[in-house]
Amino acid sequence: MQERPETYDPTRYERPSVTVDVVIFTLISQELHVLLVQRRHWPFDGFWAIPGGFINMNESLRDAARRELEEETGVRDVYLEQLYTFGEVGRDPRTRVLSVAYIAIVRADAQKIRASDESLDVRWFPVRDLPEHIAFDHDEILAYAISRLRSKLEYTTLAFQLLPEVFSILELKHIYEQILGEKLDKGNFYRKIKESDLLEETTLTREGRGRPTRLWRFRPERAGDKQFVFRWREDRK
Amino acid sequence: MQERPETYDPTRYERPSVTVDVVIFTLISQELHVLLVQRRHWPFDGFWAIPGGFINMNESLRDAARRELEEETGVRDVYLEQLYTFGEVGRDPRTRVLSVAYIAIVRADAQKIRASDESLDVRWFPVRDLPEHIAFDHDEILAYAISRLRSKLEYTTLAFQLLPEVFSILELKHIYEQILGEKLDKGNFYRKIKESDLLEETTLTREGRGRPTRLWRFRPERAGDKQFVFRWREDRK
DNA sequence: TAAATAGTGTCTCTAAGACATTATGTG
DNA sequence: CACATAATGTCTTAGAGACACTATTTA
Repeated sequence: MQERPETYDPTRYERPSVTVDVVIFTLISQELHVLLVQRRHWPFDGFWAIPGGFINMNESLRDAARRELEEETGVRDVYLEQLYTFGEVGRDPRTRVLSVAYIAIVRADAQKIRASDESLDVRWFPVRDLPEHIAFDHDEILAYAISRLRSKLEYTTLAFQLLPEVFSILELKHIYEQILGEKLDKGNFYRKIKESDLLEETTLTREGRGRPTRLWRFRPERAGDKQFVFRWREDRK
Repeated sequence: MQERPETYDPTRYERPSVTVDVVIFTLISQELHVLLVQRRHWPFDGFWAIPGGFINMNESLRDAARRELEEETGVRDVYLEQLYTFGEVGRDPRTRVLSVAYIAIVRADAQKIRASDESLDVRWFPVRDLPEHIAFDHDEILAYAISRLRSKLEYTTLAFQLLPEVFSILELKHIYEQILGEKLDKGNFYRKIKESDLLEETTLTREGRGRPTRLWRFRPERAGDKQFVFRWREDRK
């Protein structure tokens, strides 16, 4: 690795530990949830924490996030996006630890979650009812992740990650409402989503109590480079 | 530091090195520039690079960014914002190095830049005419920083960082044009900025060849929590 | 036919963009 | 006065939001 060791001494600087932590969201019975693990060891044993762990030297940050998520919770094949790097000095009592935080979003029904032997339990928590005490500065990370998720929703196609292969337009609307935390107008939603040309109609329908619903498929390739797909901000202050 | 050393072994994991790198922007003769330093040592000796360096164990990331910027370039008292953390495995030939990148923005005339003994030179480069070969993956970091700066401009009051205490509305418009890389309509700009209520009129004027200009002062406290102050996107594709 | 849910139509109003016009200084 | 630059006014249009209406199923 070192081609000219005479000029560089890798031990000259003390190094911090680095973890990746993944805030993973899903929708369960129409409500936004995050996945937390209950720690088995010191520090913060017994506390709930964002899943994550130390990086290896031979993997990228994103790979590390993916690996830790799978190891600690069983969750796999997710969309991952870097959120922020937290590096205050006293945030971990063990030693100096930086945390590179990621956001992920999955369909809960497509995942089997399980605890690893590093943790006592793994559980989905509604974001409106998180545990009182959370390990490290993970409450701060969570708050930041939630606010980022909301704003991301407005100019990306993130919400589709939460939907199955085919879905109705009103289901999609429901997801927006849950994450944004506000009601949206049905007519305006239909208009916008149709204009966006992101959906492809299928021949399928689903029967319910009233008129059956047409089902649609998401066509990510049609999003192309056009940003700001959605901007549902009906008179928000 | 370790309260229960029996359960935690800090040497269990190998640790990466961590640097902070700061992409610092300014406007010089109406054009957007970034500050680069020319490296004195291996690796990439002689190449231009984003200023930065290894973090100390007892300082936060933001403090480290501030310190490195001052040490390497003499630039101080800047607005700093975290950009992204770069962590691909082979990005530094010495060893595994993560870079936590920051963006800063300053008025060039308020800064005295100077090289440290770690570097051969320090210089402002126009973003439209950067050096051909840049150290590490710093070209990627630069590209990302520029794109982030542009989008930030639309919903923050970042641009005011580049202005002196008092300034004219057309000067402000000019900054927007330079950073966004497009012409803006004068009338619409006046309308928007007046509506925003971010400026306070002074009694000052400045004489030029034509009608003298009124000068204004930025009132950051009026921005309050309202986001999306600007959205100058006159028919951009 | 009533209830339930899906889906469409349309009016209003704001704000963006284009562009014309007026204002106020200098030589 | 002509010229230069600053500042304001106004017309058009697209799109957001509100909300009323129609459609299609089951009980």
